[in-house]
Amino acid sequence: MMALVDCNNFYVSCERVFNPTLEGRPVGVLSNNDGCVVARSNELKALGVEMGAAMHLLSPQIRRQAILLSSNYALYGDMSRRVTEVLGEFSPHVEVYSIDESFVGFQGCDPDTLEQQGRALRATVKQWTGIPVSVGFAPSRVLAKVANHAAKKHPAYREQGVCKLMADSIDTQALLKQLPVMELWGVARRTGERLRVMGIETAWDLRMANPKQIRRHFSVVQERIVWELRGQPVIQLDDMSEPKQQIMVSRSFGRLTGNPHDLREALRQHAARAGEKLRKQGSVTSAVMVFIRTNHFRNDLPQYTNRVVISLERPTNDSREGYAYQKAGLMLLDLSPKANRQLTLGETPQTEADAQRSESLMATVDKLNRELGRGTIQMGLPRKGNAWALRSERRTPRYTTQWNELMTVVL
DNA sequence: TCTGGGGTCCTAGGACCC
DNA sequence: TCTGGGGTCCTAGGACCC
Repeated sequence: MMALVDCNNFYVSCERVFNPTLEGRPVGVLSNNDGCVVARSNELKALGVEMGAAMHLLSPQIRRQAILLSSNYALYGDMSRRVTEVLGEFSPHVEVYSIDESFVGFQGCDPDTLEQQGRALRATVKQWTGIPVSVGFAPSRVLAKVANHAAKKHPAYREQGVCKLMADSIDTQALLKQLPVMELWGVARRTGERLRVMGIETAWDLRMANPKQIRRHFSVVQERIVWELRGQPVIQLDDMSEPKQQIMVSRSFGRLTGNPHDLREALRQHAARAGEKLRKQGSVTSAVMVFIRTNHFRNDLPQYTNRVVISLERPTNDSREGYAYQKAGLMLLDLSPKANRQLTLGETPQTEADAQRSESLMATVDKLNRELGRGTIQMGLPRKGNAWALRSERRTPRYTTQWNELMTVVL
């Protein structure tokens, strides 16, 4: 058996830990540039605000009632780390799945004791971090997701915040029969629509479907969901300690811009951040993709989007004008471990001394930025009032990672 | 004025091989 | 009328996740 532990309304809960007056009120956390609502308190959900709702399309009434905060990723990342630490007290097997969810192994535990352990886990996380979580136990990941969902929403479980689903219990059957297939982990709109055409509407219908037939019509991914619904764990999670295969850094701009200086500055900033991520996982890259695009929501403006892949021997700069760009980013492709780095044919080998200097310079830059805050050392200084700087007008202090911001709260 | 960012896996189809 | 068969590798794009 395993548990899926999911933090309730995570970003909002983080904000509430440090500002308890937010309890019981409709609170939302916004995406970058204060663009969309990406986390909602139950009270905000009750007002009918959907996940991903565009901020500027919210009714004046909602905006008056709700407290909408810019996202504070330094805070959420740090709180996430603390929650994960507590989970480690309950099991040696913790797989971090996302910033607010982890699978926790309970292999070999007496199933009759699980609910009790779940309640203890919940209470401990709440006491040590202030974050409320829900716990779903099941023999497979897909069922654990269903159990977790029930622990949050279902009248029979939400009081406790814990739900256990055995593969063949009556409870499991009842729950799956109520659950629209599209609410399953791994089934979204496209697949859901095609399943409905085949007469498969609930999670129970999918569980009873013929796995081989599902594979023929869809893919091995969907087939695995059928086995998982039957309680057979067949989905493996990627080992989070494995290095990433691609690294992307991209941001929408604070305002639209066609100024080549803006584009260059933004890309330089993104490249620096991507390099940091790359070095952190000990990889090197041999190809960089750079992309820019206009705002596709603006039907009134000419649209343009393009990307160029640059092989690193011959880096080029490509800048165009005449469009109002909304977003730029870059992706490091074709990553490999630093240790295996191969010389390409015709490449002039770097001398040992040069390699050494470059290595220690980058290590120093990373260290300073890590310890003194991002942006302490930058490659080239951005101009004032640039169009690409993020808008973030309602961010709370970074309570757990910046002393100076904590002081402003105390005073 | 104004609509997020960062990933993964799988499949289909083309290029190429013998 | 009629143009092999079987394989690998790579890439683009779809679908999905939070």
